[in-house]
Amino acid sequence: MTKEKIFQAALRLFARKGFEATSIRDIALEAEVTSSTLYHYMKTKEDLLVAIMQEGLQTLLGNAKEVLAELEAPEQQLAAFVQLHVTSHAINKLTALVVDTEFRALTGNTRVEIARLRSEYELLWQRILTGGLEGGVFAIENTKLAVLALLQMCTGVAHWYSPDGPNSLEEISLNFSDMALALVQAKRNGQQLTVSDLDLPEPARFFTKPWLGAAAHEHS
Amino acid sequence: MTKEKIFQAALRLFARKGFEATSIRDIALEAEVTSSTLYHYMKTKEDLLVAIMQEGLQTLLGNAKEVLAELEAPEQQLAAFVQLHVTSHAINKLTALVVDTEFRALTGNTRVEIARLRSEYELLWQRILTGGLEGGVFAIENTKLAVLALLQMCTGVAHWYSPDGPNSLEEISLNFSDMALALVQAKRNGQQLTVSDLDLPEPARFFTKPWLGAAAHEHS
DNA sequence: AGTAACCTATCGATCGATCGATCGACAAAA
DNA sequence: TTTTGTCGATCGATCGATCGATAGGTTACT
Repeated sequence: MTKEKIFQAALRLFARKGFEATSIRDIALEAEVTSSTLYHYMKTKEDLLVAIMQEGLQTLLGNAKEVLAELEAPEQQLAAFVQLHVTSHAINKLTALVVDTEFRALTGNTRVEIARLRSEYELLWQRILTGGLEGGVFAIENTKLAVLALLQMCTGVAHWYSPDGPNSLEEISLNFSDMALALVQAKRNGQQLTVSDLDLPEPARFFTKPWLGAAAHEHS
Repeated sequence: MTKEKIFQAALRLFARKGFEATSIRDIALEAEVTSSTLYHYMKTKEDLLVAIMQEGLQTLLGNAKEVLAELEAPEQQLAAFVQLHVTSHAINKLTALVVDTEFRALTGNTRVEIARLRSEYELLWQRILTGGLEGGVFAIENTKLAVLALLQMCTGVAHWYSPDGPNSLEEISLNFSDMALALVQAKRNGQQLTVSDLDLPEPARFFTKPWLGAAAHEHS
């Protein structure tokens, strides 16, 4: 479908060059239509950006809520959240980059709405850390700062991940889970927990829904 | 001086709206000159960006090397690096944001050169982690991934720090050092190390040189 | 000292190119 | 016959950059 093709083209270009540096004609060329045709499927260029960001954030948020519904222990929730976040940001690298980089290009209501989605997601992490802290499983001085640190470190994966890199996505995902558990000093019986102690369900269980239906095509 | 005014104006606008979204006339207006006058002090708009990024990265790199020259223990080096990075990115928030966000706007040789500076800095972190791993002080599975995680989490400070926020910069800086030490599981005698165990010199000792000479004026 | 030659900083006017967006035309599909 | 999709032509606005002009300061020569 043409509409899908346009969104894919926009996604690729926004991720590579940025929203402002991408012209309508760039997108049209990449999607193999004329710039007039674009306007049959959208109202403004910003609409494309909004659609990409909304889809990405809403899917991530939905998947995150599923994780919380399935797992109860804070250390399990944290490890699963890290795996979900890291894997999502690697598989949907382009969308993740756009979500992460182009917020400032938004204006008006959509800007507020996207910000709300973002902070809703952040709040879920906050709750996990608070839960682990109250349960005596985690040891952190400041949950807000810890959330910011964890989110930032996991989001960063989208900036350097490559399927051709030295580490497989599974390795990266597990490794990041371990680092997160170490960062919050997750302990049981005084022993530092690692992800292998937690017998989590298969990670694939969590993020069946790819962002924008674009997962497979988001190479570079 | 007019030249300084122009660079400050460009810095503010690049950080707020991004390089591509900032026009020559925007900069001229902010600097209170005409757009013609800009070209008496620079060759192209990209030159402004390059100057900002070079200054920022080179200062950070220089300060980092001073830290390494003063401290020997990997756990001290790591804590000091975190403090330097976090504090630099908070104080020079605008420059840090530009460095962090606008790399893709660079073209040609400068792109390569900035990438070299960046990876040189990254290598210093890599060495610290390797040193701590060989000395048995740190326990991490993959130093490359740990470097990426640490750098990303510390760089993120520039995105949310505000001098009016709930936490002072010193609190943030110390807290992040503790989180970093926890992430790499820095231990002495089987006991998890915190920054207060390390009797580091005053943090101010490290980063006397502000980026772009702009520290005090970079409030939003 | 006087003045001619040069340099520095700034400006208004303007260049061609490109920007996001709109229009009416036209063909295929429903 | 209406709807859907696509196009070429084109809109006014803005883009980064250049031009020659001008005013004020500095240097060099007489």
